[in-house]
Amino acid sequence: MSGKRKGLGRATVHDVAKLAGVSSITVSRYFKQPGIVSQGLRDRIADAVARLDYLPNHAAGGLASTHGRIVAMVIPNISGPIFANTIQSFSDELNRHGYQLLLASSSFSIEKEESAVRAFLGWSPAALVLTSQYHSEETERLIAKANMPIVETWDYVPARNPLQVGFSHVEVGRQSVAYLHGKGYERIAFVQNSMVGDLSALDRRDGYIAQMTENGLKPWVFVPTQADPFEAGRQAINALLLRPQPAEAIIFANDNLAAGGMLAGTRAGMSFPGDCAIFGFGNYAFAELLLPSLTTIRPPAREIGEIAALRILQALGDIPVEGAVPHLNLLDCELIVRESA
Amino acid sequence: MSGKRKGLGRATVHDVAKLAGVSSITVSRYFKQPGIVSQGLRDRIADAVARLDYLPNHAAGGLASTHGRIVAMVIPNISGPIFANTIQSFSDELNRHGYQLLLASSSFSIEKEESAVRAFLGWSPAALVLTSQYHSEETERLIAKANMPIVETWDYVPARNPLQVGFSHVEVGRQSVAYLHGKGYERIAFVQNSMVGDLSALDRRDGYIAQMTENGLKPWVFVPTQADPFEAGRQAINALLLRPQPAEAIIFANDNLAAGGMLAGTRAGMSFPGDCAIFGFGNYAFAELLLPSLTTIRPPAREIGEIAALRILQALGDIPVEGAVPHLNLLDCELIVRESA
DNA sequence: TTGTAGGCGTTATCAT
DNA sequence: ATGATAACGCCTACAA
Repeated sequence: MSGKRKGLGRATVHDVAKLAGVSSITVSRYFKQPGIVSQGLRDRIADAVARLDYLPNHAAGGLASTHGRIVAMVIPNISGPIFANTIQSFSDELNRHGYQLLLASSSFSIEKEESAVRAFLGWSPAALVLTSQYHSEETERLIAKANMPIVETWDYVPARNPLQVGFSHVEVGRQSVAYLHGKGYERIAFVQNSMVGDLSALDRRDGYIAQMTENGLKPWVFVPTQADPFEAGRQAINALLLRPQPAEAIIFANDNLAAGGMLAGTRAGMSFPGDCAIFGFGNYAFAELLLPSLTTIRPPAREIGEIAALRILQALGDIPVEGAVPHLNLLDCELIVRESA
Repeated sequence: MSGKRKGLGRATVHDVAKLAGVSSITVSRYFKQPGIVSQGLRDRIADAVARLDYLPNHAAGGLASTHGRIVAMVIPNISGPIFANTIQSFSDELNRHGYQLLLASSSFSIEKEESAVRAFLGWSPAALVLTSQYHSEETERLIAKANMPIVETWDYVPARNPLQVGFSHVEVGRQSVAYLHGKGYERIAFVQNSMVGDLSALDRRDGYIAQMTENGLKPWVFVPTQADPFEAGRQAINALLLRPQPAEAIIFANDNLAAGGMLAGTRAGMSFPGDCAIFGFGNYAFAELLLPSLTTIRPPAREIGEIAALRILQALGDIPVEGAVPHLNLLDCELIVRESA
C-alpha cells in the first residue's frame, strides 16, 4: 500500500486538492495568486487547508521555481553593537513581505565570508547581501555569476557592480575633523581600530588624514597594540595625553575605544572635554550614558537594513518601482553632539 | 534542444557525473560520505566539480531527504543587548557543522512568533529554536506535531516538553536579594521592566518577592510608566529615593534601567552606592564603563547558544553522544560584583 | 564499492 | 478559470 519513501507525513497540495475536489495546481494558485481563483473554489480550498492543517513546503516550491522566498545575508558579526540594528530592520522588512532571512557571520574574515556565500548559493536565495566592498577573489567570482540581486551594505563604493546601500567612511573621517577644527582644536589625534580585518575603519582614518592635511594640520595617528578595545583606549589616552604637547582632541575609530579611553582618563583624574575633547564613532547604546556623554557620529544602521530590503523587494517585483531600481543608495551619517566634544 | 523548463542554469550532479564518468548517486555520496567512494573516483569527481563550478542545490537535497541542513530560530529581538550573543554563538556553532541559520525576531509578540514558526516549518528545518516558555496556543500545537528537535532557550522550565537550555529567572531574583541582604541592606526595592511582553522579567520579580518574604523583608515593587528604559530608570530613582524612607538598595529588572536610574541620580547630585546601592541584570556591554561600574548578574547568553547548538547537533547525529541527548540543561548565571553595590 | 529506478512536493508550461 | 503533465535536482531504497 505505502510507497517506497516516507516524506514528511504532512498534508501536501495533492491532499488538499483531493479534499477540495480541485487539481493541485489550483491549490498552488490559491496561495500565489488568489485573485485568479473563483470564490467558490477559494472557499473549498480554504476549508480543506484548515481541515488538513496544510503547511506549504517551501523547499519544494523553491526547487520548482528556481529560487525560494529566502534572502541570505553575511555580516561581520551579530553580537557587536554595530550591525545588529541593520540585521533587525532588514529581517523585519523581509518578513513583512513573506521572505525569510538566512544569516551567517564572517567575524571580519573573508575566508569565512566566502564559505558562507558558497553555502548560501546552494539554497538558491532570492537575493544575497554582503557587508563592505572587501571580499575574496572567489567570492567576487561567485557573486558575479550568481543570477540574483546582490547588495553590498555599509560601504558605499559607486564604482562597484553590486547594488550599494551605505555611507562613505572617508567622509565620516573628514566630518569628524571638520567639526573639531571648527570648534578651534588643532592638535587632533586619531586612534585606529585594534580590530583586525575591519578594513572600513581604515577608510575613516584615511578621511581623517586627508581632511587634516587639507586644513593645514598635521595628521597624528596612534595605533594601539592591545586587542581589547577598552585596554586599547586606555593605552591611547596615556600615549596621547601624558606628553609635553598633549592632544587637544582625540577621534577614536569607534565608541568602544572612546569609552575605554575616557574611563581610564577619568579614573586617572583627567576631565573631559576640559583636558581633551573626545570624539567617537557608532553612537553605541551607552554613548549617552557616559559622564560626560559621548559626542559621536551615528551611522545609518537601521536605515541600511530598511533600504537594502526595499531595493531587493523592488528588484524581485514584490514592491512596485517607477523605472529601474536605484542602484546607488548613499545614506547620511548623523553628527551627534553631546558633552565630550 | 532545450527542455521545457529553465532551471538555474548551473551544473547539476548529473553533469558532474557525466563528466566524471560515474553515476549521479556516486557524486552525491562523494559529498555526503566521501569515505565510501574509492580514491580513483574521488579524484575524477573532484576534477569535474572544479571544472563545472558545481554547487550543490540544498533545496533539492532538502526536498529529497525530507529535511535540509537548516535550523530555524525565533528570538524576541536581534538588536537588543541580550540575545545577540546567543544568536552569534548558536550560528557559529551550526555553521561549523554545515548547518545554516534561518532567523526571525518576534519583538516579544507571540503572534509574530507564531507566524515565524509557521513560515519556518515550511522549510522543513532540521530543528527549531524558540525563546522562553511563553507561546500562543497555535504555536504549541505546531511544535507538538512538528517532527524535529524543538529547543526552548533562556527560560528553564523542566516540566515542559521541548528541550530546555536556560536558567531560572526566579533564581536570579532570589540571588539578587540574597546578595544585597547579605551586605546588610534591608529596604530593597525592585524596579520592574517597562517593556511589555517580556514575561521572563516578571519571573525575576517573583523571585525577588519570594526571597524578600522568606528573609522577613517587605517586598517593594515599583512599576515605571515610561516606556523608554532610561526615562523609566529616572522615574524610579525619583520615586524611590526622594521620599522620607528612601530605598537603601534598588534591583533593576535590567541594566538599561539601572544605568538610566544611576545617570539621573548622579546628575541630580546623588552618589552611588553611598546614597543607594544599585543592582542590575544582564551585564550589558556598558556595565563596566559606568561610573560607578555596575554590579549585575550575567546571564549565560553565549553558553545558551553553544549548548543549544550542541544538543541539536547531537540529536541530529552530527555529534556523538553517550546515551540520550540531555533534555534538561540548566546553566548558571554569574554574579558580577562591581562598584555600584 | 557502484548503479538503477523513482519519488520528495511544488510549480511552469501547455491545453482546454 | 481550471486542469494534465512533466520537470526542478537530489537522495532513499534496493540491486548487483
